[in-house]
Amino acid sequence: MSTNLLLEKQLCFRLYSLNKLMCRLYAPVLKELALTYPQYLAMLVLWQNTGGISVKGLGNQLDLDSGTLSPLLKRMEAQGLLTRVRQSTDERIVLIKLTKEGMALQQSAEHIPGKMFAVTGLTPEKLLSLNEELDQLMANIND
Amino acid sequence: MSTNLLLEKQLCFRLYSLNKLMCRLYAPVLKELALTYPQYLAMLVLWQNTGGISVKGLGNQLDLDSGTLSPLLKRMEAQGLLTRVRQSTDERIVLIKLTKEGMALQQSAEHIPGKMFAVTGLTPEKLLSLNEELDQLMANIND
DNA sequence: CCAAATTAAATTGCACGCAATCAAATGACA
DNA sequence: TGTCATTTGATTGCGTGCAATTTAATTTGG
Repeated sequence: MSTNLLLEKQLCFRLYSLNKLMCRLYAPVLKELALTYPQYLAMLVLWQNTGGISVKGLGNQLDLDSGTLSPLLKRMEAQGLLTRVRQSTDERIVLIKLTKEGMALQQSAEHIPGKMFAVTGLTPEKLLSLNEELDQLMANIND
Repeated sequence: MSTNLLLEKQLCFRLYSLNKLMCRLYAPVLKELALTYPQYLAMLVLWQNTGGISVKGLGNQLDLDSGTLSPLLKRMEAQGLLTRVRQSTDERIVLIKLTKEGMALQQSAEHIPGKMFAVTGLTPEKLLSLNEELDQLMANIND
């Protein structure tokens, strides 16, 4: 009789469900930008790295490896959002750089954070404290 | 200059990262049971429904549709964990029922929640309050 | 009673995640 | 300098998620 093996008690299931819920919440908004959810997260990093960033560097920030990023970036390159160029100083490294179109897309995304925040029904303070709690949890696990 | 389009500010990215972190945390433990993470979640539901449950019912609890569940359940059936039988009273419904082996696996899973809780580094009270906050967030969004 | 709407599963197609492996380039060091 | 280890990215294979479509069974409304 294990009262601990109940779905409703699992923190992991809440994170699993909430993540999916977020994806579905973002999907229609991101569709207007022709972006998927992981592609949007990648764009957030790229908009902050106008000088370009390596696949490795991008993976470090997103916590993704090349097995995920290589095909994802190839699709985004095909859409004209970015370029992938081998560095001459170190041929192992592929530098990811946004195109004009990729840069321009940032303006179309400006409204997204505010819109999504509204849907959460949280106060700014509650959002901050929840973010901190989740950061703390992540830090605990990563020890 | 949009200070809101920063990866570090996004609640959605924390949920995305934490969910992946959880999956990777469970993976080695679940490997001993030859289960994937979603399969484990399905087993949690099935262990609580010894009389069987429809694909639809399972999907309601896990928030998954038949597009995901049909192949997942087929793989679990192939592993001998469960059976899939059409109901005679309503031929549209497929009843999922654990086999003896599927039921027996629960004993091998008993230790998992405790082990995972330890890794979170949370107090029991903190876990409860975090669960409640996440439930509240989910409820807010689903209005 | 019968046609139309609804419901339950399955199937198809596509995009992740990630483990495992591979190839190429660079770095370290005897 | 030459060999070995490390680093970077790509590729392969498999298991999800999910939208869209299909099929079969049941329910509903006239």
